[in-house]
Amino acid sequence: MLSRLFSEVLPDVQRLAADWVDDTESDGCKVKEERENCHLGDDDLDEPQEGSSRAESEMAGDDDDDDDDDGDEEECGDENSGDKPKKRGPKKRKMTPARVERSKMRRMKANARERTRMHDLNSALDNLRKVVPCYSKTQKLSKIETLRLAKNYILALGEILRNGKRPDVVTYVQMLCKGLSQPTTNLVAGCLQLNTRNFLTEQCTDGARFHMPSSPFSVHPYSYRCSRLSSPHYQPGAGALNMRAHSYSGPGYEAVYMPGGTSPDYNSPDYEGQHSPPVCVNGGLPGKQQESSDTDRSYHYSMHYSGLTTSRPSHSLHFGPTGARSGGAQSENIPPFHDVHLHHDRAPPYEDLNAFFHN
DNA sequence: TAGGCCATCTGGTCCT
DNA sequence: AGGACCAGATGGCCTA
Repeated sequence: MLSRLFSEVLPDVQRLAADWVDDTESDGCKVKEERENCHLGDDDLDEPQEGSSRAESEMAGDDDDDDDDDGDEEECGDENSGDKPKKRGPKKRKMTPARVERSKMRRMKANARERTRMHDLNSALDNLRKVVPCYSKTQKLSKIETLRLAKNYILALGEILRNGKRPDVVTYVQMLCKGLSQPTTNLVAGCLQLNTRNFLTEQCTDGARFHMPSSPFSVHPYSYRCSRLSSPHYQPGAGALNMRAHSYSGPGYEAVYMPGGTSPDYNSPDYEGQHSPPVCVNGGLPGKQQESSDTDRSYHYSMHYSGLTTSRPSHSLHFGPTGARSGGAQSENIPPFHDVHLHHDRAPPYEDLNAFFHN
């Protein structure tokens, strides 16, 4: 990307430099030209009195060359013609062709800077996405949702530190999902093995208490739709049934994971958040989402459940109506998270927190 | 087709 | 003067 930026900016810079040379050279000429053109002043002296229309037309940059030359020497014309009071305030400078060109170059440079700035901003946002509780490389949270989730995450962690005790996951997810859109809420809830309906409406009335995984990852036992998460029409989490239905209805679903599994060097300038690929339990992403790399896929299918390595768990595992595995029935019966291993070889920065939940 | 999200351009403002 | 930052406008892409 940098090379692309350079290739974009460099010609502009080169042109600007050339233009600057031209300007400095032509400035000398301008003095001469202006002196030569000052005699036009008699005709032009009255024009500024007509108000700002002249300035506007000047800004439009469609002046003839003779006007440009005259206007460029505004001070010359104004002060030399002297006796008539001119309009006050900042004087609009006429746009000579050189000035127009310079202005264009400035604009192009500013555009390039702005692009770079926005790219940096997006890069930082990507890094943020990697450290908030839910991360998918193939289906990113929108910018606004990322910021909201990050804010909630910080507040939730602060709350945990302040209280010195672990909250139940329902409370935790509630904190995380405050103000988030429904799709993002579903995503976070899915990350935490939580039935969204319970979480949103029943407040865990069945008394179920979920525990944060001791594993750095909380792997969604069912796959999760990964179409446009923020789509207003997307409502996969109207309940576990809905999520389950999605998980079996075709391609385009993926699991998401709690960040973790790495122990990055935060002091390293190279640290870009989690480098761990997303945990996707399917590889069949529609459209360009299918272009996930082989590296990604190697993670997609790598889950260990109590010693059982399951490939495409959404197909090989069966869940009950509440999202719990059939046979195991309720979500409490989901295998202990410490039995869930992912093929990540780095310890998470959150392991202390997770251990905290596990204790 | 509507709506959401995004990248980019652009002009304005503030600061150095 | 120039750079950083910001917000509005615009058009493209994608999904339902």
